[in-house]
Amino acid sequence: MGKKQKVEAVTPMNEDFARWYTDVISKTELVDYSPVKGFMVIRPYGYAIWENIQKEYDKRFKETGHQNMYFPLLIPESLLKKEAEHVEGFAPEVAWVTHGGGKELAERLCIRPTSETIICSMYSKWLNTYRQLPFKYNQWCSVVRWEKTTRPFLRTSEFLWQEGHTLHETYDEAQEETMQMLDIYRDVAEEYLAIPMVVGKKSEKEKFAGAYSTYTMEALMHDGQALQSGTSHNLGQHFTKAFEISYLDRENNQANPYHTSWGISTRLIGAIIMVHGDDNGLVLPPKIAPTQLVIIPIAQHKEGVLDAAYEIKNSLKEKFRVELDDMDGYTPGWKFNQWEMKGVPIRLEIGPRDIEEGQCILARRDTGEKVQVSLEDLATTIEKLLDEIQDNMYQKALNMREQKTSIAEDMNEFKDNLTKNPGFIKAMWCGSRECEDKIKDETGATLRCVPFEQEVIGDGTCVCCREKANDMAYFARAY
RNA sequence: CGAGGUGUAGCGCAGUUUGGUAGCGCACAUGGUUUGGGACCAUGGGGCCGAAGGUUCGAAUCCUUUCACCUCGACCA
Repeated sequence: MGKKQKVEAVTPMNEDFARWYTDVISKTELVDYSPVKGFMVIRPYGYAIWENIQKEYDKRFKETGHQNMYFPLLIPESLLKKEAEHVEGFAPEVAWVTHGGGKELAERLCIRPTSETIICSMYSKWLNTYRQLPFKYNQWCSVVRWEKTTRPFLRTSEFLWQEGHTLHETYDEAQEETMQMLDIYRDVAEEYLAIPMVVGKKSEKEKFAGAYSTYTMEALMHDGQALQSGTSHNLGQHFTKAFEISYLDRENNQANPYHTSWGISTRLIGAIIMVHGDDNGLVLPPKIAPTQLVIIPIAQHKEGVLDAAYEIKNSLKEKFRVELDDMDGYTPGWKFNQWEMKGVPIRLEIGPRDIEEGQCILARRDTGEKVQVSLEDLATTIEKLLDEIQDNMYQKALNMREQKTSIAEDMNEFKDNLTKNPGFIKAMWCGSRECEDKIKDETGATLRCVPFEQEVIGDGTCVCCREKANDMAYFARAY
């Protein structure tokens, strides 16, 4: 018995993408707005998606030797200030606790915008010898960054995420860790979330405050805007020096370890919505959909229908995440729309006619296609179909991205592409901050990353200044 | 933080100009008829009109202050 729900149409994407997005997230009950601006309530359906994402990433972290920990929410101001670039980067968006127990505090405490500082201060206590290295820890928590413009999942003042923090003996080891984690991010995003990612390195301008270098995976949304979906930082020794993390190395000298951090957040849910969704609502990849299959009985008051539906549910529930919608007083059509909006990959219809024929109807959410299938070997059929849907969704998303990715050899072409076919623009870049800024000023597009997979566009000169360029970069307007 | 907009039932709105004690649609509850792509009939419950002050015999409506949310810009996972 589910509870009754609102039935309303979703604003078509082409009409108003922003409104489509808010319609979808509220009508499918993923989130609701809270009394405090920029803070959202993640409702059970949304949280279930997060749990499925979490589960897979957490598994991969553990497989690669990381352990989970938990560090405190509050960080003393003095700690936050220890790494200069870091404070500067985060200061504008930090929330402060100034009172406790009715009294003003001697030192104000910041609500973590990220935990490098508190973690490093603890690491400095714990690390003594190279024998203890590497440190490979992770925490699942929420962080607070006071944002001016907020949108559920995409930019909220508090968000759920995961932050890994590791220490290593050498730069190379830290670099290897940084790349390994980025690779895990990309792998799960592509295989589970069915979202193709562009991976590469951030520019100096866009990198994390206090990082030596930042790597990112970037996805492209339906409206042609890019979404930074996960970052992995090689922090070098910036923090370990500032926090005086040192140990006796193999030569019996005091040394500072090399440091990495990496994170993905509930923003990934925003990516799923905006990459796969359509005018009927959500389309969820089978591997992370809270419900993979919903059974809708037709004419459920008729004898035998509900029994048959329950029998099917029981036979499938071990293998799949199955729901049976046996709510009274709603027509099948209403339920079809409702579950489509929620993005459930497969709908199974079972009615009196099917029961007579020993069959049922399967309808897939990604294509809308309906097929009659025999009740025998139903589990096998469904398993195959779910795989097919997962693959098809990735392929569709990849096609969408490719269709929205163009190249530009000069600024006119750049601007033209951005207007006519908003999306990723691949262009040569000389590496200078001036050109990066100029491109942003003139077009609104930011440098998303310098991808690992390089190619030469046109004559190999910078799209902006026409000097010789060594790098090809992806540009886009971004969330 | 700049510019604009909106706050009246869970949601969407009317009522505000011209003050007279709150209404519509959907949703919700009950009963009945329905059920293969958003069914229908009947009955019913639900609102100190964002908040605080003021004007007035009387305020959703007029005045002042304040808070929140949305959209667009500048800044950001």
